[in-house]
Amino acid sequence: MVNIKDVARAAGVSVSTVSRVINNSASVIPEKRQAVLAAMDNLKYQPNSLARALVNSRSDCIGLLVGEIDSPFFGQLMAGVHRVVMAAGKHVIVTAGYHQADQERSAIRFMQERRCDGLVIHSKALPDAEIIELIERGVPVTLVNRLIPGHEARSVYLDNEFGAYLATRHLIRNGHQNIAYVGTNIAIEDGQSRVAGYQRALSEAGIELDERKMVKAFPDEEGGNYAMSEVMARDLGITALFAYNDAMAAGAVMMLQDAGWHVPQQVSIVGFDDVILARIIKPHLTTIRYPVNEMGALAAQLVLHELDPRFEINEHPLRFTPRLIERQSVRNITD
Amino acid sequence: MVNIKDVARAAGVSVSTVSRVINNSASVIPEKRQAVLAAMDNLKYQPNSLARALVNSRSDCIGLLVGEIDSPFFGQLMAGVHRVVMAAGKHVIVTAGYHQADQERSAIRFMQERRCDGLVIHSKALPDAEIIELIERGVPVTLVNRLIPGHEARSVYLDNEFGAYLATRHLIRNGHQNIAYVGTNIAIEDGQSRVAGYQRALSEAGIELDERKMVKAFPDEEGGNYAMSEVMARDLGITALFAYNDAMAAGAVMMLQDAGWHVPQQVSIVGFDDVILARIIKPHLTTIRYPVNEMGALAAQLVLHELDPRFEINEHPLRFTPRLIERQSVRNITD
DNA sequence: AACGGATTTGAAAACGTTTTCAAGCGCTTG
DNA sequence: CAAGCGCTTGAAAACGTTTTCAAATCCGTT
Repeated sequence: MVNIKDVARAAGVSVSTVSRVINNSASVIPEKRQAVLAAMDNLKYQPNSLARALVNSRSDCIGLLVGEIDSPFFGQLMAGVHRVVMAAGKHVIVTAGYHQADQERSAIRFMQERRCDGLVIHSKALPDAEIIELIERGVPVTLVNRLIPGHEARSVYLDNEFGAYLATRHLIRNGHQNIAYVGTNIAIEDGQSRVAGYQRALSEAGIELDERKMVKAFPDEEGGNYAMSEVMARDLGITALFAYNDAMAAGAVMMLQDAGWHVPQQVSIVGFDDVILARIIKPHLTTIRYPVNEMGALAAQLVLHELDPRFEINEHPLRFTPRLIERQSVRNITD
Repeated sequence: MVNIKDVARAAGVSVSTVSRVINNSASVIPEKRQAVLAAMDNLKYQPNSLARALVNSRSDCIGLLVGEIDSPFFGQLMAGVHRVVMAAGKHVIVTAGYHQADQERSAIRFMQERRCDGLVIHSKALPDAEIIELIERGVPVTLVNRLIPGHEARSVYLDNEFGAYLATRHLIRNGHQNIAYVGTNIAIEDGQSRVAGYQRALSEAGIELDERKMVKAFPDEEGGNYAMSEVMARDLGITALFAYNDAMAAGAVMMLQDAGWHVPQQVSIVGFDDVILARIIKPHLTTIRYPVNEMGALAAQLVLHELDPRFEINEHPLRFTPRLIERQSVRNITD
């Protein structure tokens, strides 16, 4: 590939001069500037950003770790981060951890070896200790959706407990007493928080908990389908369901409809996340809005700001509050 | 950050020796090797891959350009590429062009400046000439879903015309004569090919074309919704619809249902792509399967193979043939 | 005409690696 | 015991940039 020396030679100047016109870091007389510009154009010169990063010790890249690269949820997260990082004139390098500690670890290592200037991390599998070590090593990092004791200022997260509480309370207010929960079988804190919110709403309404009404499965459509069939097979007379996420809710809806049940006439359902799916499935899902795109954007702003305080941060609390989105999947049974 | 010199000093050896144990490129006596390993561990040394790439002139990165970073379609493409590149021990750098020439151009420039070893490109906005220039400059590149005259061996693509033909023929075989088409308003060849397939099936059946039955809009749910309402407003008595993609089909279904029509009892619909949505919407969409994950994987294999012939390529033609997936959105009206 | 300051320039060092080259060492072999 | 070989090692060059530093040039003043 053509390099800065080739350009210098072609333009009849020194490499320093070429560098100066590229970065316009110092004045160069118009005549030579033109010559350099022309040479760059002719030779189709493309600066080697690796070499540049090496000497500047700044790569202008932000690393992003997500769960999967193909999922509507992480799609939104990536889009949010991407948007603000690009606007700052920097670039994003995306990696995926697939919810496994070793893959998350190697993704983080990759981003560090690649000398990303900062990191936005969505990790559920890595132990706190490893993340703390990263922070203490001085790496500018923001966590999405994970609170690390002592490093709260680095976390952008959703109040999952409250979201689950909202969802369950909504069902209760619509007259439901017999409410199942289909949850994730991945051991992550969201899962626990959502169970907690579900239970708090029930307790508050004086409804006793019943372990048999809680089933866990992999958090996708298939898991929702399976978990729902499991719940229905137990024949507990449930009239409503709160699902860990929209995908599971969709699976549950499909299972019920295929078995001849009517949603929401016979079973009401509330999901979580408000991904595109919730607006497409019939009935449209009542769900909890998870503003993950905005959260990604804020996380990116935090990292950029740490890198250079001139990058501004939106005025917003680090803890996002979920909202209930009412659509068609809940019926008021007191009518 | 700690560098190779720090490690060398700590281990009491030269940098060359450290480099040798890192890459085990030459034998080092066990005693020193241990010392080096220990030093790397203590200091938490992370090799600077920028420096490494600079001297090796090989970054072990494959650049990927997609349309959007958050869409089920490109999600699958990314996943396919990611899978094979990771398996080859290399990494993917994802960029998005958002269907605009300038953004695609700057994404490609970014990947080149970052010295990606090879590129997988899904570009619709860039003119042929620019892509040809890239190829002729010797950049190992594979195109997804785009055929460039003279460089057919670099393209992994779907036979769009045939897919549209299949979809339309399926409707015709189910007794439909009055078939609308809602297409994309983005000027890309898929759009044209799918129109062509639609028209070929109609001609073959002796059905005359009617421009009024073809409406274009942005290729998402909203566009589908709008285009469908446009078609229905024209009151042409259509009994079936072929949509450019599943998202538009879903929008059309929603519009129809909201207006009190029944799908497929009154209007049959065929989509394109077979994204997750098609299995979720009610009725489940009859659609054309677009094996984009596999296509991404093959494209990645092609690039890797060009880089190093030891990476093998799956036995598969570069042209993928779409398949009809029958679900619930088409009714046979001859019954 | 000489001086001084500002502007423009190029040489060279630095960034953190890998790799080439030659040298040092300990053996074996004749 | 000298020669030669193989193994292990470190010094130094190279990769393509940016930046520091000092030199050169130019202009306006006195």
